[in-house]
Amino acid sequence: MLRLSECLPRENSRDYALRTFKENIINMDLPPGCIISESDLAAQMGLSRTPVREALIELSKVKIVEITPQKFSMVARINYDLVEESRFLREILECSVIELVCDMAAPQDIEQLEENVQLQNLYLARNASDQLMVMDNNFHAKLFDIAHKSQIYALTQNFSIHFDRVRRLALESVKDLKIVEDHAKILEAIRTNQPKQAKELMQIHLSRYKVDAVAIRAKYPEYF
Amino acid sequence: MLRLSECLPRENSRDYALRTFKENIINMDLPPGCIISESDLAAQMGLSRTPVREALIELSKVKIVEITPQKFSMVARINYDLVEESRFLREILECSVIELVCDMAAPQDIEQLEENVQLQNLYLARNASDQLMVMDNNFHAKLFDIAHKSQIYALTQNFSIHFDRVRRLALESVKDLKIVEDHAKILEAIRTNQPKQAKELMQIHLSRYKVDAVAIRAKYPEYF
DNA sequence: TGTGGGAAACTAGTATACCAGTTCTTGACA
DNA sequence: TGTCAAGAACTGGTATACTAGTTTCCCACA
Repeated sequence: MLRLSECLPRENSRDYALRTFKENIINMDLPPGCIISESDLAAQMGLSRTPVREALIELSKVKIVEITPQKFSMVARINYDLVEESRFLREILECSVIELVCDMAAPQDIEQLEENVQLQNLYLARNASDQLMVMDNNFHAKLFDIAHKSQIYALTQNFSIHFDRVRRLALESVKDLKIVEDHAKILEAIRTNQPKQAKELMQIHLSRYKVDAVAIRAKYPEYF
Repeated sequence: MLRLSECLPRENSRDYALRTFKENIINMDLPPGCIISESDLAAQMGLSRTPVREALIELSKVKIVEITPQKFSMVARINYDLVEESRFLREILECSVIELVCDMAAPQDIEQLEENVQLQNLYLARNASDQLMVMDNNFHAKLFDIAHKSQIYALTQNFSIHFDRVRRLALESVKDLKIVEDHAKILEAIRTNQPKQAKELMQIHLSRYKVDAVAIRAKYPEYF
């Protein structure tokens, strides 16, 4: 059963469906291997098949949804090759982008990043993990933005679901404290214009999310 | 007016439409700034709006097509920021992948690459530029394949249209001879397992496609 | 009881109808 | 002649209808 949220203002049905499916796939309400049908999802969301179908097609392009014509559609099982591709893509992109950022960041960009990190500290103190995660994503999106690579960031968002949902299953959750510290250090490297340092810090930062594939597979064999 | 080809066997209408639009956009039959309408394109292709619409949505995700609801849709004008993002993405991906390839290539992979390069030499001798281009794309796709990064390759294909169509406008055409030589050298670096060398060669190879933005803009101002 | 066939109930793909918003034209009126 | 309003003709977004292919199940028949 789908976990629904409200359709946002100025959000069309297709984007609403897409957002809903992504959320439900990452939080495992639509678990790996789950059989889905356009008409069933449409009914659950109170939409017609058209926007639902368009959303599923988009997810099938990154192999998060597998559509077998005239037979069935399925939320893709976890495929470690794709998880690794997803992780690889993020690593090389973020590490390239952070170097650019050191050269390209304007004072007001740095201000915005500072604001972001301060909010992260606030949410960390409040134990507001969800809000912290939003600011985390925000931080990385802002880096792509500064480097004028927003479209590349957008391009990778669906594909990253492969990695995101595995991270969510990880038994050892990454400590929020470490994440925020990382961001602060990265920001400091940007401020002092040390691209090599920033890149190294980013690599360390991203490696924190490494997951124990064997353990996850042992615990959730039906997801593979 | 659309330049049409046949619908391939086992290709559905949506993929047929998508392939057709991509071809027509790259070869400028659908030039930058061209106003398009779902129903018009559907009529030209002998399809209904549905598969045409699904294809246009996919192209709009990478900003090759701009859809303004209730108003009009347009083939995006050339945007150098996006061209640069497209070039940047290709460069960092190819350069990362080629390093992996040096470690991961199996003997039969190298055989296939050799076969490919031999065919390239054949088509070069025959002045068969179209076929050469196919083998060129094939060569790079194979590299991603060897590195187990096929999905990343697929992910970037639509986005690369930004770069591809500008390359097609470039006044100085890249010499086929150089391209084939580059491929041969890269293959040699792979065979002898020299990742650094391979990466450098790849960078040189990709830099050949650099385009003179100012000259193109001067010649085709209506495309910007 | 076991087997084969056919209808029914599903699937996704495609076509069409309808809706809502925008633009442009046209014609009546000042 | 200029202006403005009504409506026609478009746009893309959504809903629905229909098509073709697959699976399931059940019943007739051996």
